[in-house]
Amino acid sequence: MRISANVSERAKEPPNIGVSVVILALGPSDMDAHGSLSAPAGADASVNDTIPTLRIPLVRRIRQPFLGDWALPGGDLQGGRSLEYAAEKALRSTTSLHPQYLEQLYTFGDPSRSHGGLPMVSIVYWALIGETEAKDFREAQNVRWFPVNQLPPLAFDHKDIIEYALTRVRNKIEYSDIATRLVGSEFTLSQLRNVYEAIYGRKLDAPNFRRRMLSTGMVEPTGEKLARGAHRPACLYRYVAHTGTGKSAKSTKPAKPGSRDIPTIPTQRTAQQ
Amino acid sequence: MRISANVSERAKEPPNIGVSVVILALGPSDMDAHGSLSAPAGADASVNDTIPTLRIPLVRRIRQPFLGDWALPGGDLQGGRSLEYAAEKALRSTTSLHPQYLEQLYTFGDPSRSHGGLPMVSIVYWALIGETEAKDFREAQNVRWFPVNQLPPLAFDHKDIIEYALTRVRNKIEYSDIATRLVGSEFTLSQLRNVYEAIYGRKLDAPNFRRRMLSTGMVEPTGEKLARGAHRPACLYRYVAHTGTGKSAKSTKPAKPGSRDIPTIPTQRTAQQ
DNA sequence: TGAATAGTGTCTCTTAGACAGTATGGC
DNA sequence: GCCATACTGTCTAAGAGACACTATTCA
Repeated sequence: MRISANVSERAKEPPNIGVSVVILALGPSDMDAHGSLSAPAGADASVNDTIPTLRIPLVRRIRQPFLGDWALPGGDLQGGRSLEYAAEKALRSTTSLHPQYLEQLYTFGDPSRSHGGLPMVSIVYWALIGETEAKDFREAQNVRWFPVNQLPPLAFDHKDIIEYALTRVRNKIEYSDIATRLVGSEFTLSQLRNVYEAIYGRKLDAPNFRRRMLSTGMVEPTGEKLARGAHRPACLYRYVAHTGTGKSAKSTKPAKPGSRDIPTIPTQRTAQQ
Repeated sequence: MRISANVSERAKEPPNIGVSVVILALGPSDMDAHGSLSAPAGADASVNDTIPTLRIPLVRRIRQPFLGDWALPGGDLQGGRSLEYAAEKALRSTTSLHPQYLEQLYTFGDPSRSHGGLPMVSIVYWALIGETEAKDFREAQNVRWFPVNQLPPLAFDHKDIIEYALTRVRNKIEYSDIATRLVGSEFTLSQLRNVYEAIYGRKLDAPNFRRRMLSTGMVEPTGEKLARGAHRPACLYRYVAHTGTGKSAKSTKPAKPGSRDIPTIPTQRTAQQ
């Protein structure tokens, strides 16, 4: 509980703390801007030359400042709870799906960013949600899913935040196994490539992609095949728990969602703690 | 101002916010663990096969928990002030030197980390201080400078935090120009290599280092030479403001210390801000 | 001349990417 | 047969690292 005598005194108090989430979900490319499928729901989603797109759920502001604009889902930080807990709670306000990955992005605390609202320090997380699970986006009154390349007017500095999150994901997919979180336990290399293409936003050369994936040793064939159309069926693969068997398996071991206070590269605090 | 009726109610309040700094300073390798020079102050610091070492100022805890252990410098976050301001203030509590670089590291907020103290969210920054300037470490009653490979017992999770900061620096030096902040405006490639060696903690191959630096186009000869001993003098170089002239100049443009709320890779909040 | 550092040349290995060509399924 | 996708082979260019060698200064 906080007591504010007047405006000038309020400025000296510590700011409030909020936690927000940039939720990145793999969605079929034929989904319209409101998150519903324009093609029949049962149709195979991976078609021809289309690239699956990344989608983000946003919440419409119902008060000033930025009334009517869209904002990242978020909430206050409760004492006695971890930051991840607050992030997952904010995530549940827009989707019932469990995140395949959750990582802290950055903490924003510049006084100028409140734009007339209460000063606020925002600890921002980003989350990944896989395509196979992303079928029941929760469309509520003031929640909508937008493709990352067709974002609406955004409140505060949230546009910058989203762009920063995309940069982080595109860098991180290079040296970590986050892509593995977005496919099922068994998958074809085309499916895996689609994940990369969605995150990069561009097509990749299939032969080179195959070679790169196999050379890491993080992936092994299951021996089974999957036929999905009028063409040669694809081999199925699964992920290998990287125990150092692979040739160049990197040592990055991202923390599981819900784990403690430990950053994903290697690790991290000060009354002064 | 915060009112705490009792312990069980206190747990539901939002935690306090602190800002801490991991200060990394380039120091001569012949400095003892207390920050004073064991060799004559005027002696040339770059000798033979020694590698300059990174040093960190720490503050001795004068209360429980972890009484007598060493901790990162830090302080509370004032409303109306930026996070960077708080970080620089904490930095000034241990050194009068200006940081050549300041960047947010991570925010730690797990309830378990308080170890009986008040719950605290710590926004941690890391700073770089160059060798030429690191001559007047401020040695106060409870402040000492330690080599990164000879750290004393540390309070809370500060050991993990420091290790994480070192990992970040070692990664970042690969694709950004932070090393340029630690040498003067004109420098020899040996001096620049010493910076890399201090951060990596190992020797580098001089010919290959030279080639790598020159191939980026971020460095150009001044035409002058610097003689410093019984051997061939070295050419002086300066940094080129990277305008895209260089061959493979990366697009990373780190924020200046004191700039706004913008992370160093590219960019980033929610009543929910 | 020798010690010490500055700087050049060259070789190998690895990786990413371009791209031609082959394999196998449904229609 | 045709098409579409899966998969293989091969070439090139760029980059990192090992390391032998030359250059230039002072003592």
